[in-house]
Amino acid sequence: MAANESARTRSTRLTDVSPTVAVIVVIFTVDDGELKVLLISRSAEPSRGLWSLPGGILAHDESLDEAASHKLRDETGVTDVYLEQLYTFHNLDDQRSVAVAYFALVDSRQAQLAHRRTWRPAWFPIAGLPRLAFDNNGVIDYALQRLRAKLDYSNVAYSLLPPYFTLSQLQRVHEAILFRPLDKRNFRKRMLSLGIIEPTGRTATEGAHRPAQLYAFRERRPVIF
Amino acid sequence: MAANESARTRSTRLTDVSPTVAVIVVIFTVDDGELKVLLISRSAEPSRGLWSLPGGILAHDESLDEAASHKLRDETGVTDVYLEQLYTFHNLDDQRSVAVAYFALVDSRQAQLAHRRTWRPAWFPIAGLPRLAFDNNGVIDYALQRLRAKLDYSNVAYSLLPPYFTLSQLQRVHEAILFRPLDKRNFRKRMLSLGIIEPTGRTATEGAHRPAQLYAFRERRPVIF
DNA sequence: GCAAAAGTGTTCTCTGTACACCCATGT
DNA sequence: ACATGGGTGTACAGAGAACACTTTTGC
Repeated sequence: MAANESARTRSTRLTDVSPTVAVIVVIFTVDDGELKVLLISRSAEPSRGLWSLPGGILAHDESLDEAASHKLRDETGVTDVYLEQLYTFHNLDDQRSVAVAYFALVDSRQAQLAHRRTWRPAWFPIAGLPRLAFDNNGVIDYALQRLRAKLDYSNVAYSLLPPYFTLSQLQRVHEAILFRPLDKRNFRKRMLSLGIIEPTGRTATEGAHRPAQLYAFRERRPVIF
Repeated sequence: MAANESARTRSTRLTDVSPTVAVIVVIFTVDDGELKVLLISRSAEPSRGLWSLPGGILAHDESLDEAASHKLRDETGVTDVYLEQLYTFHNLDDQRSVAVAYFALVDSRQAQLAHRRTWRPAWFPIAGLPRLAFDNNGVIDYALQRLRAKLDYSNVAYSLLPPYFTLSQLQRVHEAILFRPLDKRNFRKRMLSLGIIEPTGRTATEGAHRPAQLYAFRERRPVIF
């Protein structure tokens, strides 16, 4: 789409250097009943020392989706998770840059956070985030809003859970994302009537109480309903 | 967000020229009971002679929103209309480029299409578009999907109508966007119960039939409900 | 008086929500 | 036996969808 007709309208001088294109990723997980986001401590200026979302310059041999996917793998080791483009921001860092934001959902049990010499990435509970570099707090808010909307009419939660899970686990994931308790009976009724999960016949014993049925998502890829 | 931490992970050689950043705009209107989109005939390669969405390279002194807004004004003369970022595409033109797509809603009665030496932009009914340059057909489909979703839980239609309008006009706009007839009584009940429009007390006589009440949107800016 | 669009209510179905008790297990 | 989380049904309210006739005007 580059030169879509307007080279004429708006002369493109060579001195008009193209802005830098960066890709940043809001990586969510639900761990210990809490919604958390992955942050890294900035080792470079600007905003050295502050926490920020992981991201990087778009390399010349990768697409936007690939760049987001690579960044996600670099930080958490996971692939094949829910990853969706969120929004494209401008001048987040007061430089000449365009930042394409993505959001991803990972099962914290599967994630192996990168080791780094100075700092490693770390999970931060969404409630009570520190002040972040650039406008990253705004980006996270926006991602959360989108996640909550999707939760209601898609199966995105598959990406936050292991292949087999109990309905209580699924409910805790929803509650952590929505920041409010849900009614057990209504929740189960809804999930089952949507037809996105199915009982596996297996059960899991996990304490001094009745074992739970294990369920699985019918599709471990995005489905909208 | 440019250098968000990854300058280390992925070395940024100077030979890694940044991709071009373009902005393209899907401009919708409802005219003559039909949903239409604004297309221009490409005067430049690639795809010279094909119809495509209006767009252009991001200038160094404008933000993404500004670029979209400028492009919209250049083609239609209108400002202060509904304009929302849609999605950022990659390699739409098989060049090294990133295209940030927007969609806009304009009242065709207000739009003054640009005059150009070779071709002028023109409105095309959504149903039965020609094959467009790049993947522009896909971009328009995506924009339409988003527009339909918004129509149901926002007041975006304000941007497709004059300040005073009848409920029948509003209904025709909805029907043109949704491609299906709506029930008059249910439509009116819903619009009024949402509280986004209000009667003005004025009426409009428009033919050999009973005059219609004129309504106005309470807010002529985006409101979600 | 006739053609044309404006305007107006009721019924039914479905979905979301509120709400409380018994069950199976480990200790 | 008791503590713990697993599992289940019903009643009510609100929203969306179907559906037909009267009103006001210009000609």
